[in-house]
Amino acid sequence: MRVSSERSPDRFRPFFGRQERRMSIGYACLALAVPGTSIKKCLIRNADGTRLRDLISRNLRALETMVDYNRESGIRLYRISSDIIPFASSPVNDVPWETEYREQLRTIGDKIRAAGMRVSMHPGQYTVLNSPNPETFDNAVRELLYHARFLDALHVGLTHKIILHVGGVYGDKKQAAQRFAYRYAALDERIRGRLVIENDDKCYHVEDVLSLGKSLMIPVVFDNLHHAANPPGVDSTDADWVAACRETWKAGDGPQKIHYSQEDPLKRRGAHSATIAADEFLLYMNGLPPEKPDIMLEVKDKNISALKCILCTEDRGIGALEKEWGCYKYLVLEHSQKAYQSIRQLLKDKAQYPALAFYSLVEEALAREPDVGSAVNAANHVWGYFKDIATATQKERFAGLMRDYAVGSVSLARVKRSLYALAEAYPREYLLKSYYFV
DNA sequence: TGACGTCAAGATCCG
DNA sequence: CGGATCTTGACGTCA
Repeated sequence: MRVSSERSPDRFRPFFGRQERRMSIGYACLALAVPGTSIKKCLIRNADGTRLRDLISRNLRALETMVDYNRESGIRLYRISSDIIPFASSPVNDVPWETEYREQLRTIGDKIRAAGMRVSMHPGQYTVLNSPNPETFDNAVRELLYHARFLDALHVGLTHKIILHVGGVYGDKKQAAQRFAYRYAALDERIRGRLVIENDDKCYHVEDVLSLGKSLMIPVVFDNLHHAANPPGVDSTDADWVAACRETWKAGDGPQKIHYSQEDPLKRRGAHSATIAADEFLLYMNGLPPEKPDIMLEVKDKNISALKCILCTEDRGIGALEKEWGCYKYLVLEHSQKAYQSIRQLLKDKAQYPALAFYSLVEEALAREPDVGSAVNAANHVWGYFKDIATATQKERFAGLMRDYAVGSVSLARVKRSLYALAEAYPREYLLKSYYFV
């Protein structure tokens, strides 16, 4: 099979069929351009039983919708948001959610297992197990227990992990690491069965984490961007560190996992990029040992990049690319009419699977600022869905918005919000799923 | 004391 | 009044 023409060097070539195992690529917490998947929360002062129950049932429905979407899209790795049960580890939440939502949790877990999906959870940077502050430590334990209870309530096995950073240094890294060690040893078995540790960008580099992982038998997640920001003194390649981390994953832990992200060139050092650049991703992947780990992407465009990376490493046929094109087309049109035409040409040959070429064209188009002409053209294409069914008021309103946009008195975002509202009012599934509105 | 990171909730402004 | 835009929250560490 061919991915792209001769202009694609070997090192960018995907590795279809070269793996012993089908690796999984996934995204964290929220699915973009998937209606009904937003996770809601509230301020702690408003968190009474009624409000919390409302949020929990909403959020579980959203989670189920995301799991459905993942299954339909063939995304087999997914991180569940810690906000799914708001204030779960705080005394303000006394809702017995495990029993009240037992059936729903069970159903979601069944779907996850049936789809062969692997889920994880990742308490934030404020869950600090090795803190010298007893209250912080206590909070961390309750937070970890909540995560373990949630995954237990889904009835998913111990390959579905909880990812944690080691914590703070407090002026003495050795002592702080020891405190992590004995506190880990005392944790509830429900937590220890799932806990894995990750290198961070400030305190504990991959060598520190590996040393803890080895002595405590905790699997280690390698994060490439944290590693770039906080490398150990030892000079070694990412591939070697990934291989070293792999040794910490025992049979019952499931396949090794890593976190992968790219730096946003326009932002502060260490900031996650808007999207994953496909060629750079393939270059990185091809540098890793042949047996690939599961890869959790940390990137702004979430599921969109996950699908991109999956389709660039797994031949799912031209139909999968055509489906993606359906989501991208108006967004591409907005940025570049030339790229729009090129991609249409590219996808005409149904015998090919030009995944990398497709995404390269998309990335190239999206990297350029849309000019007013292209943006107007794209908006009019979308308006085409409504121009015959809209009311007189809606027609007037849209025409007015377009006039105002053309003279610069209204933002493009405003125009798009208005079009999205129409897609909701006259339900147009196809448009509601479009990346045009992301 | 504020930066760090994250994103929606909540608050306020505007026409 | 509704929509747009600005600010806060919730967490802990460290400079």
